Amino acid sequence: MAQSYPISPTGLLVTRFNKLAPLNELERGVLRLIEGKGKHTHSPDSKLLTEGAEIRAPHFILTGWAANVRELSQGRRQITSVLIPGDAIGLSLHPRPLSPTTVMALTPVRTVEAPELTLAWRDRERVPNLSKAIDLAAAEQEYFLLNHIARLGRQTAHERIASWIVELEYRLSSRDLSTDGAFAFPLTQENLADITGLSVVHVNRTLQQLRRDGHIDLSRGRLAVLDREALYAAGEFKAPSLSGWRIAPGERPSSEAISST
Amino acid sequence: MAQSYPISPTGLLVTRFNKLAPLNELERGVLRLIEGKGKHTHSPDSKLLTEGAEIRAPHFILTGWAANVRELSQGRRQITSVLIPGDAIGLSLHPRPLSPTTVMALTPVRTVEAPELTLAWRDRERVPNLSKAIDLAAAEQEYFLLNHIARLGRQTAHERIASWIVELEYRLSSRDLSTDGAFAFPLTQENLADITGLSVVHVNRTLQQLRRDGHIDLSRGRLAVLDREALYAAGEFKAPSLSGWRIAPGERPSSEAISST
DNA sequence: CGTTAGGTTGAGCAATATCAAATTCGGTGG
DNA sequence: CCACCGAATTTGATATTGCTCAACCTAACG
Repeated sequence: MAQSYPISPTGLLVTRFNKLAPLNELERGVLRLIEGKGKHTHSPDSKLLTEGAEIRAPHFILTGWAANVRELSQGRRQITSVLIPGDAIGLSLHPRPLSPTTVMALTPVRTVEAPELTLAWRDRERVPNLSKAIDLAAAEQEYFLLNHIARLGRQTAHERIASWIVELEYRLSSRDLSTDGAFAFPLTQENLADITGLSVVHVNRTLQQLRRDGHIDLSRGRLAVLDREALYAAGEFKAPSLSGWRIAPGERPSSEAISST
Repeated sequence: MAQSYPISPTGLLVTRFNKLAPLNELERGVLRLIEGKGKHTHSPDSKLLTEGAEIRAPHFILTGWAANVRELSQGRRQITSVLIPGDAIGLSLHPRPLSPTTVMALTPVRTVEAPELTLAWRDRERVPNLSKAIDLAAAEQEYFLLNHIARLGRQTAHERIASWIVELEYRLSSRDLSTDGAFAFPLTQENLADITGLSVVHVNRTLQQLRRDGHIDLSRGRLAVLDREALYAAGEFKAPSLSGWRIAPGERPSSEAISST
């Protein structure tokens, strides 16, 4: 029953970071090394990291979903971002010992330690494309954080859910975890409520609306984006403009970058 | 009429960063140098930076307030964070050419360029305490961003405004721009609405409530926190736990750090 | 099969938005 | 000093979104 989620043959991390910046063989090696490392498992609702606690080493999620969480009084909680396979936990490029947030597993989660990333960071010259890819990942993350603020502050229930879903699909597909807009979706409606700042009941009704409109199909733990156009429009989602990031002006792909193996 | 805001004699940047990590004389020199640089002025509503545009050099705000803004359809806008004197604009520790957000002046704003910060960054050994201070500033900023998400997602109008005000006062006092909880407050209620995700009318009514309760005094461009305890409780505000950050474990204050001049 | 977590439905309600009309305030020119 | 102007604030009335509570349903699982 402890069935593992599919991992693309190339390796999750290579897949993800290579898309951000084409990696050379050394860099791929580093990532493969990390993926082979000692793995940790976490059960749902367990904390991978506690706000204010010291961060030991950065981790990557290999399988399962987690979330950055803020807890308020009266059982209120807000998920500030959802972490999916390929996302880093406690990766502070600037050495920052204390976690600014609590990280909680939403499903069973498998992680690997990646202390060499801190090193890779110090040693940009050695792994230039990897460093860059990490930069871009961090930039992308910040962009999504700002998206989330706008979502919670100024969008309606319908818009919030629409924009969050397409953002999620966007992120999953960049890791080859979504095919044709459909993917495994392990969250409960209560999770969704904590993400979107809505009540569970209202999430339920809004989802039904989206289904009735033929925009999504959500059942048996799978979510399919049926009308991407409509959802992008409804949620006013704009993909982060990475184009400019990928090829920084006046900079050519470093070392012997490989486009495809 | 173009009256400038008060600047502490020591210099805004020194004041601010020295509190985060005690600076040595060289580091103070760097900051003083920056403050003496060619200044830029921006009128209210003008953009200091546009989302997706290339960032040339990092800037610091010396006087005036600005905001990171996301614009949606139908004139909706969400302020993701308010920038006050001493805050950096476009400071990407990780070299990231494109701005993830639009920055807009809320009042007349004066800024200085600070290209040497990027250098200071590369060269951590030379200005260790300054580097650390910048780390902490970035960490603090991220913390406040997460605060804001929780605020918008799970707090009531009353709580949102309370927690935002105390957070603001906390930030201002770390720059010596607040005395006894009172400070110059140049924002309109419409700005406040775009910050808190509320309508202007509701902001107005909530402010009146806070006044009636004797928690704040807001008039003639000054805001006074009358009952900090009550506001902290109402907004569930917790100061970022910098204690652990300031003295990283196994690390002693570098070089000839100066506690006070 | 009984239990349980998650999902769905309905009814009533509270918080907040919207709209429209004052009113106040900080200038500014006469 | 006064009259005026536009921006900002305030007020009242009404509309709407989304919340709460409470029940019921369903599927998975031991």
